[in-house]
Amino acid sequence: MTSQSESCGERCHAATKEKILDAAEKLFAMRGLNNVPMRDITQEAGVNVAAINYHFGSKDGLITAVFDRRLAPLNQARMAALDIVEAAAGKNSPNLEDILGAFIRPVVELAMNPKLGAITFTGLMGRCFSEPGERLNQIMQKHFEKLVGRFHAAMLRAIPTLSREEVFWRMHFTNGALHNSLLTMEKPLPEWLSNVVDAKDYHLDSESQVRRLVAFAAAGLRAPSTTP
Amino acid sequence: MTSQSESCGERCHAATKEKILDAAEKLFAMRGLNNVPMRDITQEAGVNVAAINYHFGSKDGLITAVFDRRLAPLNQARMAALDIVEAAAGKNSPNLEDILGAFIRPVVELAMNPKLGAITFTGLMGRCFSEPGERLNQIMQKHFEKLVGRFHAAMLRAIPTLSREEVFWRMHFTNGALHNSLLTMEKPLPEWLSNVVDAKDYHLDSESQVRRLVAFAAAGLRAPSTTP
DNA sequence: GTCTATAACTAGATAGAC
DNA sequence: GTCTATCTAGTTATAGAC
Repeated sequence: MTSQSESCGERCHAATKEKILDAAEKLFAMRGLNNVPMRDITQEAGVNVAAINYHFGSKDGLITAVFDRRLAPLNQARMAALDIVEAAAGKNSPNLEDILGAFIRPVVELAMNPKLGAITFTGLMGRCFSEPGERLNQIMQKHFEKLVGRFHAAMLRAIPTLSREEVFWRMHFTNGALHNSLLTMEKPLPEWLSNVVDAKDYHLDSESQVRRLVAFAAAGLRAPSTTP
Repeated sequence: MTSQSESCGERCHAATKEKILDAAEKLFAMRGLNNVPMRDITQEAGVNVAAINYHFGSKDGLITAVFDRRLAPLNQARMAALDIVEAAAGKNSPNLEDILGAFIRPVVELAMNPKLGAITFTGLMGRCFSEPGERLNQIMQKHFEKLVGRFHAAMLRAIPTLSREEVFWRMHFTNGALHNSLLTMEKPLPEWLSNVVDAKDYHLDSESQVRRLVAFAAAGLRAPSTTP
């Protein structure tokens, strides 16, 4: 089985970049960004060490590319989903649950979609908010500034009794709940949790997870104001 | 100003261990566990490189010691707080808010207490749930197994309409909200959030933060069941 | 575009004087 | 207990043949 005999005639070399991105995403998600030598990535991808520097300039360039590849379409999908629920609501504010669904569902579905080669995007996404460093800060700014602005405005309108900062903090809590889930849902049940939850309840299908998260966050967001 | 002239007569050397722990905690919290060379720690502590291996055996030993120093008293305080609210409730279940307060307040107060030299424990605590690796897994098991069991049981009793796994997931969401807050509250407001929240609202006193978190989590936990 | 070989550097750990 | 000097291994990045 030759490797370039599938569908591309002469130059199938673009596949190298994708193979590197896939391998890097998987390893970054499992082990964090700083515990993955480039050699492990190229070995996993079946390409040469020098290929990373050739295609991405540096390990930093690769990291940026890995996040960009997922975050750009993901956040477009979230904003498109918000467009839809806002259009459906006409002049009124959409339901809080619908807004939260637009925020949460695309992430969970992407994270759990093995077709995309992104089973492990769960860990990557969670890592985005937990690993330090200026590098990720810039990536976050590029991808999240507009998104956060739009969803903050939508939620503020949906719960007009809350102040701007209260909506901000509750969005922040929601995001923490979401990404803490992502970080752990790909891993096996830790043994020290086995007294509290069954293994069968630890890994859910994506729609159940979305339902749980939306119900929790909606109730939390609707809680009475604590700054009267 | 000689360094051993404060209160100890002849052998003041125990201070070295503490200085290393303080420096390591600070740097680990700021930059994560894997981005901190031992040389940076010893420089920050004003001691020699070899001191870490002498006192802790290895960098791994130091990491374990750093977490143990905070997690042991912290989780004892949380369980003691739970003891108190359970005793006050007598035969009845305590309020959900009181249970959540016992879970959340000791963390936030420790994280924000500069007296302990632990301003940066915020980041350390959040990192505990986000950095991968078997090392932290063992630390977590040691410190969290009993705690999670007790609080899970208390919450299950406080909201008897929910199933065990539903309580587990909502505890998980609550923990995500808590630790995502810890991870960010020590940092300056990222510029890409400045359109959404004022700097003055981004850093709260600990009691305001506890109040916000408890209100959010209590409402989320009380949401109607999603698995009927 | 891909590879081998290696440069240039940094990491954690240790030996042995003091 | 503390220090200097050093060892060994592992890292990113690059030079240059193919």
